[in-house]
This record gives sequence, C-alpha cells and structure tokens, in this order.
Amino acid sequence: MLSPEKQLELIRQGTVEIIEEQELLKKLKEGRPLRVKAGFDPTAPDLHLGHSVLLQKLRQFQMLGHEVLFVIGDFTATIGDPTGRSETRPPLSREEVLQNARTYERQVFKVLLPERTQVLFNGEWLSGLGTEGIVRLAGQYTVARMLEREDFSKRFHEGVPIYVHEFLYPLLQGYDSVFLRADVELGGTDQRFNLLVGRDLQRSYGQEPQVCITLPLLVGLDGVRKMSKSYRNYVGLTEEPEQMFGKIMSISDELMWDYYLLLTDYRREEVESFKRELHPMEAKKRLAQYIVARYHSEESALRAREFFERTFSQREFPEEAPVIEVEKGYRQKLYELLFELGIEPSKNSARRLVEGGGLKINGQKVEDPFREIQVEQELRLQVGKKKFYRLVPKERT
RNA sequence: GGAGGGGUGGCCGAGUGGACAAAGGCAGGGGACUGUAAAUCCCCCGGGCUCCGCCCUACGCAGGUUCGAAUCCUGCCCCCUCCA
Repeated sequence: MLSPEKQLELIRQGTVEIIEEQELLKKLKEGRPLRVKAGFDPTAPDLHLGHSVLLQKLRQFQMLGHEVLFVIGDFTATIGDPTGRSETRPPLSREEVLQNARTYERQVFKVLLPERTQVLFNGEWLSGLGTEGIVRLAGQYTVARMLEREDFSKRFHEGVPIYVHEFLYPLLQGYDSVFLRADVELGGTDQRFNLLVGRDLQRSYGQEPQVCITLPLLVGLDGVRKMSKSYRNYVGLTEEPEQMFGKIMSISDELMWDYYLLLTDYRREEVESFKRELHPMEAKKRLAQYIVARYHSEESALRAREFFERTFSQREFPEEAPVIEVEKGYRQKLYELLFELGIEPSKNSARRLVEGGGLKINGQKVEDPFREIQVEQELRLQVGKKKFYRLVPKERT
C-alpha cells in the first residue's frame, strides 16, 4: 500500500473539492480499507462517460486498497432528486428500478473491481425506517440549513414551490452514509449539498463524519450542456467500438482536452504536451482509441480506428456495413425502398433525404427519389454521412 | 376560503375568428466547407399522395356557435401565482 501522503496526492487529481483534506489524510493513516460510498439513481439505465468520471475515481480508491459501496438509490428514486431539473420525475415502478439496477451492475464492472465492490440498494434499510424513523431523521436538520442549498434558496426567493418531501431526499441520502458508516463519499459537483448533509448527519448520529469529494461534471458531445441521456449528447459505456470512436471524434478540439483530463489517466503535463505537439486530429484519435480500449479492448479500439480512417478519411465503403437481404429482382422507387427496408422512418423523410442529396448508391449521388431501382447485384448504399448498408440480392427458392 | 394566470409541434415560446401544419429559438436530419472536427453558410424538419397542388391527423379533454375556431361559448381535467 502506498503511503497516505502519496495516496492523497493521487486522489486529489481531477477532483474539484475535498472536504476536508486533513480528515482524509487522517483516515488514510489508519491503514485500513476505507469505505467509499457513491450513490446512483437507477432512473437512467444506461451509464455513459459522464458517470465514468466518478467510476474511475472509485476504481482508483480500489486500486489503493479501499472498498467501494455502490449504492443504488431504489428508494430515493421514488422521491426523485430535486437537484437542478425543475421537473419532478415520475416515480419508477419497483420492476423498472430493479431492471435498471441489473443493467447497472453489468456496466459498472467494466470499470470497478468486483471483489472490492459492494452493490447495495438503499431500499433495504430506508424502507424499514418507518414514520418514526423519518421524523427522527428530519429532526436532525433545520429548514434554515436546507435553504442553504442553492437550488432551494433560489426557488424559495423566486416563489417557486418547494415540496416538503424534497427536503427528505438529501436527508435520506445522507442517512445512507450513516447506515453504511461511510468514510468517504464521492459525487458530481451538483451533489455537493447532499454529500454535506450526509456528513452532518453522521455527526449527529455520533459517527466520524465522512469526507466529501466532488468531481467535475463532464460536458456532453454538444460542448455545452452536461453529458446526460436526456440531452442525447452522451457516449454510452456499452456502445459499439466504431460508434464510440466516431462520437468522440465529433467533439470540438477545445472539449477534447477536458475529456483527456477527465477520462484518461494522462497527467496534466502530458496532456499539455499533446496539445503542443500533436495535430489535433491525431490527438483526438488517440483519445478515442484510448476510451474505446478501456470499454472494449485494445484490438477493437484499433479496429475502430482503422474503420474510421478507411471510411471517413479515405471514404471507402466499410465492408462490415450491415447487410440487408432482398429478393433478387426486387424493384422499387428509391424513397419507397428506403422506407420499406427500415432505413428511413417515413416515406416523406426518405424523399427529403434523397432530394437533399443525402443518398449515394455505389458511391454515386442519386437525387431523384422517384427513380426505380432493381436489385440484381449487391448495391452499396450510403445514407447521410454515417450510415452504410449493403443490399444483397437473395435467390428465390 | 378568495382573487388571478395558464395548458400550442421533441423542448422553449408566439399566435385571440379566415392569409395556420401554426412565427421565432433550441434540439434533430441533409448538404457545402473540413480533420465525419468545431465555427460558419444553405436546405429540411406531423403523416400520406409523383408533391410547385391535394388529402388526413393535430393547438389539455368533450361538446357547441359559425360558411370557417388554436383563437368565441359551455362543461370537465390538470398546472401555477398571490391573498387569507
């Protein structure tokens, strides 16, 4: 095990804030595996690179010999964290939560070490709390302190309603820390308040307060908003290598450096040198390859890169394009064909696509949607910039 | 309990009797440019019809008034604000 000072140095990298660093050092000096907690809402079943920032930090703790408590907020999800989003989320059903949780587990272990991870559902202890328990819990915190939370105070002053149950969310999440006797809790910067409530509650329950560590939020592919499924600006951890690679290549050069810092283990100085010495495109390819390798394998990362270079840099038709079999001699107007084969969602959109010049057949742009096409031999379709299909005729039997 | 404001396309948001499949913005798709970058520019963006035109479905829900309604009336549902 590394020395506590050395560990602290590593942990500090890439964090926004550690509350309190001295306490963390003290805990590290005890020389035991620390209980590091992080909570996940089981609302969105797909984990993406945004979540991975947190997962990586957790993994780092594991590598340093500590234990991760991965808390799935099945109970708290039924309340819905009021953070940020102004809308109240619809409560999830029991089955949805469990199913999401299962997909979580699958994805999480692409990063975390299973032998040092406990996956826990907070419904296990929270649902047994009872009215009495909740009242007692609520008695540990004051309204004034709740209003310290930016989101609450803002709404309070603007006259936007705050529902009483919203106060319960931070309390219950904080109670998780009490119940689990967490030493450290990690979360995005948007979780700061909730983490701190956990810290305070532990104190009122006579425990040593947890250290709270906040991590930066990853900006999504659009370069503006935080990465989130609902903004459709995310890269899912389970996406195909080629797709992952392509998505990362589409981010802006500027954003690329943030990704380097948040998603790779390169150190700041190394990233700075890439910035100076590498062509931005090369740097981006390296980043994409690195990330794909992490969630798939070195080989598939390399293949994804080669695919990208062939298809987009040299504009070759990818051999591995999906094959669509049609009966030999199949004859149809172009826009009908695109619709019938499920390539476009409606005939109108197929027509627009072709009229807009978005279709190539065997490398040739075809702009007349009414043109009839007969499939006698393989046709190679390029739809838009990124979609490729091979139409393969099948002999009638 | 009282007073008032509102529900419009994936989202935000105009529109208060015909010119409305509904301004504008965002998101999305396509094209040009390129490093499939980003930025920028152009086009498209409910569905269907060979489509410079026509048809269907749409402005919370259900009816009604009108030649004609997102717009007016009635009822219902939902949301919000303020006062008490």
